[in-house]
Amino acid sequence: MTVTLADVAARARVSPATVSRVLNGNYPVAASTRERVLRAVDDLDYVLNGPASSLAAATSDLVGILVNDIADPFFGIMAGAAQTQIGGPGDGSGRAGGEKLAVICNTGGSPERELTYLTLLQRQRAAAVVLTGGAVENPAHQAAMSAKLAKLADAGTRIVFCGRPPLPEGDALVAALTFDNRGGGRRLAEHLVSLGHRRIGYVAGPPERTTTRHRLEGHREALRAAGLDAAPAGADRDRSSDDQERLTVHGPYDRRSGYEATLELLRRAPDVTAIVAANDTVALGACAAVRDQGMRIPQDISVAGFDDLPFSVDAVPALTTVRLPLFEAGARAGRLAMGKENPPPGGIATIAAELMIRGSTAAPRG
Amino acid sequence: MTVTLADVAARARVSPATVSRVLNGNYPVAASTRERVLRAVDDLDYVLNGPASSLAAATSDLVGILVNDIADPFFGIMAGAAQTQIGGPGDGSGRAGGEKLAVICNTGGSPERELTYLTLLQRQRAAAVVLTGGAVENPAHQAAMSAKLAKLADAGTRIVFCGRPPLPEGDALVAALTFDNRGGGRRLAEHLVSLGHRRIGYVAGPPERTTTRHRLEGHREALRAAGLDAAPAGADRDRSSDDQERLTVHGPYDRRSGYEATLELLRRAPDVTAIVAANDTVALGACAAVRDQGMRIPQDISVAGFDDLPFSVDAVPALTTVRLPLFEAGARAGRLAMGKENPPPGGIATIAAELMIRGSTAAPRG
DNA sequence: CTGTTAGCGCATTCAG
DNA sequence: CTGAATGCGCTAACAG
Repeated sequence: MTVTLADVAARARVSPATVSRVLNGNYPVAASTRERVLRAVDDLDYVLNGPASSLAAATSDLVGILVNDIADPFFGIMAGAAQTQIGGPGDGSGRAGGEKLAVICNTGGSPERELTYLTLLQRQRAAAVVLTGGAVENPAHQAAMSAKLAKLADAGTRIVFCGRPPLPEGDALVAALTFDNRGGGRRLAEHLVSLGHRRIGYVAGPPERTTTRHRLEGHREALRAAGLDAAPAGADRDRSSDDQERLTVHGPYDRRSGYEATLELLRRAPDVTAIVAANDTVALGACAAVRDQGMRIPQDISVAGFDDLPFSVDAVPALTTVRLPLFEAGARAGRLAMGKENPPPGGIATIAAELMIRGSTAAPRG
Repeated sequence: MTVTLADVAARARVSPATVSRVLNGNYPVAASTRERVLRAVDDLDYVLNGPASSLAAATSDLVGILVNDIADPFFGIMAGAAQTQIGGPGDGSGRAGGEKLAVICNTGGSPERELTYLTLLQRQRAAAVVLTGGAVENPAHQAAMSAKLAKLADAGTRIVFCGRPPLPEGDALVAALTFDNRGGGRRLAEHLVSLGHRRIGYVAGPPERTTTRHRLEGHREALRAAGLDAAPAGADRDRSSDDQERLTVHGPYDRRSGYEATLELLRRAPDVTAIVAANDTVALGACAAVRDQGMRIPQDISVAGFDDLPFSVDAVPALTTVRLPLFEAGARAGRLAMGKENPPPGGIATIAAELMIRGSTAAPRG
């Protein structure tokens, strides 16, 4: 029923080994034989048996790209970019030559599913794995991840991080591209401070994510530098950080959370003049909440996001945010995974985050 | 170096066959032996060799989900939803039991890459393939797709369409879930007509896509029903359809295209009072162009989209659009691919599209 | 440059 | 319920 390499060999009047050689192309074969073999392949409509091939070669052409939430363009853009570098251009025949199969795996942000996917990819003897986006900072999970990644690396799988800080004991990986979330958060806060804002609300992401923590740390760093973490005169240091806590609400990275967290924030601290959101999607929800409370952006309250997703420039007013070069980073991660590009010195590269000042932020009233 | 089934068998003091049986769980094994085997698996940190397993069983646990553009939430939402039904919940240990590996493949809308991915999945002896979104209506490509899908189906791969019309000769597939794009387009146009619009511009998607065609057909159907395809008095029928052509600009499904096509439309027909976009992303670009021309939405010109992506409700004014239940459709496609749900009668189900009237459309001026 | 020879690790007969 | 034997389809040494 199903045609095998041996069938092709028979028809081309060569040995199976020769067919294998022309198919894999990494071995000298006479042009005329190659020609004959390829014709036989086409005649018979032969398709390589991947599992058999992987078994014999002890490696597969699968490359996994793990994302936290594929419905979020933040991940979609990075993953799509990575695939462009991995999938190969195709030869237009749909015949599929030495292409890798770049596949996206959606963990939904769940640590268990992240590990499960890694195990599944390990099973398949994946050629490489790209992990994108923030990591969960749970010690047990981090340990499990380190162990799993070490095992993958042992088995020859290339590991690349994209938009994720390297693990503490993570020397198994080829390279880590990390975004300067802290610096971006800092510059965004500095921008608001320089406009004259003194009470700034922060709608943060889930507490255990590195992305959340780094952005928030940058934010607070800037406030501290501006002397804004000081509580009202006479209060002690604890009060001061309590105050910052009161100005921060955590939630998932989605629009709805941005909406609800903003309402909560406005209830807790009606005197805030600006709201910084964990990312652009959350910022959109924040904008909606602000408007539903009858306030105008930016006249009554400024709002800012993070990431600079494509829709952010089209918000009204256009969203002030921090641009992350998601496509470029994803593409680079893809190239690193393929070994097409040399890892950065030390294996770690920090990718700059650029402040984009637009209409949604302005000086506070009065 | 790498631990195999035989190693586990040795440690558990059973035969390899028995280990295989407990791992696959589809065969009676004594509880005590099972216990022993599982412990050995954990002790040795054994991970099944996927290729070997697939080779022997002649089927793999790979499920492919093809999308046109993963950076677009339209696809991200469907693909993510499908994965939730396929990936299995995981057992929390990251050990990975009988889970399928649901993977997303990004074709970038290219017919060649679509075929290449199918070939790659065919190589892997994928258990199922889900094809999402509009298809390219090129006869050669359609024929190639039919042939390829037939071969996949022959090899036991389940084929499911999601948001894509069945192929002409496509009886290889398990099921097709198709969106009522035509009906949605019709109702949207009817809505505008009922508001009093007579000159409606249309920013369409790429010409060869089924989605583009169906939405546009619905749109024109409604106009025709309202007698609006008639050219100005005295003109003949040809002039009439020429006029509709003049009110239509094609382009890719992205924001930038929406922006540029709208400028072009406004140049061609400055008297349009409403613009319908191929989808919400395009609509966002259209809105930006309209504003940059100094016009207000909806006072000076109405704008509408399609899909009702999450950000659409947050546009200002909120976008009138047609809602497609992307998550539900994706999830259902996932279940069909897994054989967890029975196919609809005839294998084809049409999914309703709901008109969402919001602030971006209103009666024309005067 | 090409053919021959062995497995790769597992699922599945078939016996017991 | 369990073990022994066979082969899935291909690649990778080795020889020529």
